[in-house]
Amino acid sequence: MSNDKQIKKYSVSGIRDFHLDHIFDCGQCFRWEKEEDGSYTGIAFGRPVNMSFDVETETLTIENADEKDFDEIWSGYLHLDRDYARIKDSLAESDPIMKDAIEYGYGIRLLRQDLWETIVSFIISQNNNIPRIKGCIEKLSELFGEFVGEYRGRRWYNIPTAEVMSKLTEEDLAPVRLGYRAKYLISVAQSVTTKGLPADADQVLALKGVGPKVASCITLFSMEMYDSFPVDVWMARVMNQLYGLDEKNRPAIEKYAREHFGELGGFAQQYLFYYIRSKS
DNA sequence: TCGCAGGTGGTCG
DNA sequence: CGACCACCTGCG
Repeated sequence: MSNDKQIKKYSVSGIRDFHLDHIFDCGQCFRWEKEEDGSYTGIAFGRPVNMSFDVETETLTIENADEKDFDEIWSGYLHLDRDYARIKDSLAESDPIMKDAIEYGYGIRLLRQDLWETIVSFIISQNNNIPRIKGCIEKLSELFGEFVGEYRGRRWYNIPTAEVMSKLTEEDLAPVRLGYRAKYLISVAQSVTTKGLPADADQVLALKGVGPKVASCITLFSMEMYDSFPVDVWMARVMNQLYGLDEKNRPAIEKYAREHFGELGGFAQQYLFYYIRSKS
């Protein structure tokens, strides 16, 4: 006797320019974990799922999702409606460095993530390391987020809403171990509750605890501003090593990105980031 | 022990 | 303005 309910799944074939490792390990998201079989389990938009990809048949299978979920959530989340072959051709043309980076992370997709979740995640990410960022996000969700169900033997929670977080105190958040970022989150939650979510880049940058780097991540990962080019320590390093730019001069790096990558800057950033992170 | 990790805000000069 | 520098926390 098994009490397992039949878990739904949905598959789509013919997906090119796609690789789960590239997507989930290029620094854009924090709620996905790799399984021993190479698949990834995680949550987005309140849905915990498992994604696997068969390279031979170019088939993506999403467990715990049906066709409706795929059309309404996952296709957009995985940016499957965008032609990445064209993006890559355009970036690689006349840039041999970018050509190498793209060959390395050929399956990257810029996830279209939830705006509030992205704001929270990247405020937590500042001056922090990835394991701890992930831990903070999970703890925050467990303690204050909505329970959305059990899946694969785990209880899953959403990131708490702005309304819930706006009423928390730093003391409430102490168990999450956010450090000095806790007061930023409370401030931002209060701002969002009273004034609504930011609608443009300037409003994002005006949030407490959001500087140029975090703002660029937010506009790139959740506001579809694909010319955003977040410059963190890794990007500064790679732009120095590969393009000979001054590592200390962030504005010069941003200027170079605008001039050379233009409206595709965000994609370029992801290819370069994955390239340098994987090689170091 | 102490520097560091996918930065930012505050304070000087 | 541009250049520091403190800052929560946990790990090596």
